[in-house]
Amino acid sequence: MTVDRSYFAEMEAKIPHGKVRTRFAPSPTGYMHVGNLRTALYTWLIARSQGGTFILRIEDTDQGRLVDGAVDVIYRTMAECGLTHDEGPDVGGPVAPYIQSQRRDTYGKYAHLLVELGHAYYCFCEKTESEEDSGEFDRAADPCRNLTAEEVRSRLDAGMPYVIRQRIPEGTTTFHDAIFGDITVDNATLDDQVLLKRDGLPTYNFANVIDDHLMGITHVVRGSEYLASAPKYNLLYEAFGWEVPTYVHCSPVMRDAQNKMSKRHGDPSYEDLKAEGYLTEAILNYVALLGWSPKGELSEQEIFSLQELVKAFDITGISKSPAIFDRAKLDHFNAVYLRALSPEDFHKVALPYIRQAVKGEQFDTAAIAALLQARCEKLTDIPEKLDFFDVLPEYGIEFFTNKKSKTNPEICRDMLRAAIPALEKLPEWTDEAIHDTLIALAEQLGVKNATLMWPVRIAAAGKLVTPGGAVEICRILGREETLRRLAAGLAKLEA
RNA sequence: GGCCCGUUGGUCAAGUGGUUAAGACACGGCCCUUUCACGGCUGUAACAUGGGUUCGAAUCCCGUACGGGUCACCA
Repeated sequence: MTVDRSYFAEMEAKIPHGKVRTRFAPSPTGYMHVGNLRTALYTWLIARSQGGTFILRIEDTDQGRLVDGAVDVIYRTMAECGLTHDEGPDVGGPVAPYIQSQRRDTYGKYAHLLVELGHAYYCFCEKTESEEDSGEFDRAADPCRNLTAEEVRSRLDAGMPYVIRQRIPEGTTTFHDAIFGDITVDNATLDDQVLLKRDGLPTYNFANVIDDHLMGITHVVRGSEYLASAPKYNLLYEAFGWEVPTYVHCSPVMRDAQNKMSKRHGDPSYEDLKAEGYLTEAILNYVALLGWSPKGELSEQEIFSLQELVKAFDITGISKSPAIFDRAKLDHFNAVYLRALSPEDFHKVALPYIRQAVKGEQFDTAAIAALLQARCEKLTDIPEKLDFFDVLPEYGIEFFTNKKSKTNPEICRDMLRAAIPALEKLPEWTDEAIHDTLIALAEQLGVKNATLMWPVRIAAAGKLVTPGGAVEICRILGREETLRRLAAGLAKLEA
């Protein structure tokens, strides 16, 4: 079982040194969790902010969980978010392959090397079914831990199936995390974890250590659920005589105080948020601030482009405690990004949503978009706001009563009687013309603007709340349709 | 249960021994106004808890409570 040492020398020779190298290593599940997206962002940011290299690695060792097209979802999401990678399955790189299922033999070789080095051992025990649930790992209980070389050889020769376990030494282990600081644990609390499974495939933990080392990863960014296994990682690096990377353990993104965000609970993934009308930039910006905050004079800034994040990002700004995902705040970020769009760009992203409600070709969608831009937080808010364009909704006469505008049905009747002929006479149907005419009419009638505008808007839209005022609504509706609706409103009031 | 980690307003958070304890979201009020928004102003609201250390603790130490993570031949 001795492995030719030149293999390892070759592998070592390929490892790039001298620059920051980080990796995002998702398993292809078919969608991007918000927590994963944040991990990817932070990982990317660490590399980019230090002029380093960002690598994409696919962890597909769990064959049972493979999902068709799942890897494409990862590529697409990363590209959409602007989280470009320098090395990966699709672009190659100096330490290829970047897909774990294509690196199988490597793990086996390193596992056997570790046995030779005395830091791992063959274990021929049956699969442990129900573990004894109490306390510390009883190393003495494993009869294979201290087998003699001859005993091992004879069992191997007999073709007995085996796993390779890490041999945890006595003492304590201290590791450093960039966020949590130094953490020391008693090795007695660490188990002789399996490195190479009976089927010859590596366990997740082992594959990670091997890949991260062989790919020259300098910063290992991952969820804090891996904090507990970090000491075993350290022991592994030390056993091989490798430099330990900087660990960056990030606390989870929560759905509430006690539960992590999860697909199972129906929490949205990145794709779901997109479908709900959120902009990629807004999602990224919000997620960046969920668990990280800028230092110094930037500490009050909240709106960051990806490029600004690259400049501002600093590992020490990552917080230790979990953060609850707050939809209301995401909505706010999205609204800010929506408003920051140029009118043309907003029209473009809003159009599909406008068209969900407004089928009429005669309506000016750019004008509608202009009204909407300051009035929606999510694109999906749009259709509901426009449901009165194609057909006038049914509405009751009580809509004509409004205290602040000083209106009631009788006043509104008088207002419409005056407004209709004035609008009929208009030489051109523009915002300015409609506005000036109505304002002048209000003055002439001796009423406040609102008193005249209220019934016009209600009759034109049939809704209490509309995107835009009477002038804009009428203008977009067109003269003919506006007059038809005002007449209908007047008829209601005269009945 | 053992071990590890965490705890500043409802939420995200600044803060690293001396501050009137920032800011943002949400919420309330006011202004603007042609409804609703936008924008502007403003208000309510926090250092989990008990002991230390110190002239002085949100900041340092210990305990307690609560929450999370982890204890697989899953990742």
